[in-house]
Amino acid sequence: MNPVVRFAPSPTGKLHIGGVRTALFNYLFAKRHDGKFLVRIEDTDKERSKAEHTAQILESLKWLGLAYDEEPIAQSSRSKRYNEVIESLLKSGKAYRCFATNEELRGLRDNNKIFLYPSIWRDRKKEDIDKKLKDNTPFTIRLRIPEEGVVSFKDEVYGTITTKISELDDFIIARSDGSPTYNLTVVIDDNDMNISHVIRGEDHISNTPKQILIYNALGWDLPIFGHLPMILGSDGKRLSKRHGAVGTKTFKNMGYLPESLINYIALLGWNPGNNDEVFDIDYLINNFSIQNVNKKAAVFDLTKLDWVSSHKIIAKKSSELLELINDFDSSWSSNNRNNDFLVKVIRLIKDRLKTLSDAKNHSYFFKDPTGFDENALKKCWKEDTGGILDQFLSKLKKLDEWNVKIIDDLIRQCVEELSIGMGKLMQPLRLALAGDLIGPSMPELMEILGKEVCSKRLENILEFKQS
RNA sequence: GGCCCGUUCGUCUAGUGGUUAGGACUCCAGGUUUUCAUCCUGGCAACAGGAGUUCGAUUCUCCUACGGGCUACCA
Repeated sequence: MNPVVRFAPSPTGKLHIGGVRTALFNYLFAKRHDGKFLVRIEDTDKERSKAEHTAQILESLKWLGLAYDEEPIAQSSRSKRYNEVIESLLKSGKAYRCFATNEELRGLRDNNKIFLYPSIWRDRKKEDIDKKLKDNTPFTIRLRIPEEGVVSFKDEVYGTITTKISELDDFIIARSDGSPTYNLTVVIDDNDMNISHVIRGEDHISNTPKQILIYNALGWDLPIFGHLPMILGSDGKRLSKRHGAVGTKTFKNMGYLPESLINYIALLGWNPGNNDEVFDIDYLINNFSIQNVNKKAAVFDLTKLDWVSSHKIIAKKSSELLELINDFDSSWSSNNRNNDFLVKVIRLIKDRLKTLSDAKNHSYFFKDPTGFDENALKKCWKEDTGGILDQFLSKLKKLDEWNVKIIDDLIRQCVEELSIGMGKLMQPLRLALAGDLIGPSMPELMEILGKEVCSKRLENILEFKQS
């Protein structure tokens, strides 16, 4: 049977890295086994759930390329079904009404160190219950769990996990306003959506026994469970706003490609069983195995993301990369729209980019340098530099052909004639043309800039040094 | 307080009852380059601690420590 899995975020915030990983692994599992990948919006917390977050989450999934196979389902649309189930549980005696107040229970916890619900209303006389009902006393509904025994399940990642029922209590499945709680809705929806494999964060391991008890009370078949280890911030704490980049959108805005993020996140808690580290989504689909997921929480490391990112960028065709960069930041080229020119530029700067946003650091292709850094000048501008550049400039002006070879020859010829080292010419030349001492190959840069621009910029720096 | 889960270089990880404990990122050194980046070569760097089982434990068991999770009328 083909598996059905789901990603079930609660729309109480942006899609964060942990969510991306859960979504990704569900997606990969589904694709690997020709199954279905579904999305369910868990918006039963009316206060904290926001439509804008739902929109944002779906948009992020789209950006990442994690396409779901059916329209997402929102839990807010399923109250009727939840009520039915609650009713039936009540009728069969698998659940019961509890009239204990919040304060009462909190008192028990704080004062008497009673952490499990002491079954106050579990076996009350009918008269007591009827009286409360008649008085319209608010009540919650609790699951009547077995008296003893254990709940045990085989987790695809963590192995067999066994919990004594004595560690559990008759937990609440419906609040006093009648709304169902998380553990109930998850079970109902996973059942109704025919979810075969529940793959979710490790923070749900402790919920699983409770959910199994609900499955049992309802007489439903259990899905297979697989829990994924957490992703932590660099301080080893759970990922949060404090760590800066948590929302998927932030990574997009920083200029990371979706495939970079996917590639990097796949490596967190999983590996293909060989030394491959840079791969695409198809490779992931073909090699993914939930058995290869490890149990240890992983720390999110931006440095390695950068490394993956630069690999992905270098692997792109220049024309394709140009489109991506234009989409990312149309102003990077100072509104230069000459496509042939821009592709050449990209080719030169490609392996210097960690992210799409780095492209804007190469504005010298489009604008004359606006100033010269003190330190850079001090470093490369010597007594004789003005003269050298002057000579170079006049030779350059006499050229009637303009290409890498010619320019390269000119440079070589010039240093030879003057009996100087390459750097004596190259460094100030670079400073004049690019405003910096680092950058792409000089002849290639010059070819792209063109003879006029190069002459002008050389004149500029000579003038600047004169004044 | 209770219960559950985890612990291999700084980080991501591989691995085995006997290995020089492997790879990747970062960092450092060297090479290539006019420079930077890329690329190549080399280097630094780890089995949380203690008992037990064993001829032998990083590997198996237990304990401790540390980290995380759950213990909500959050999800």
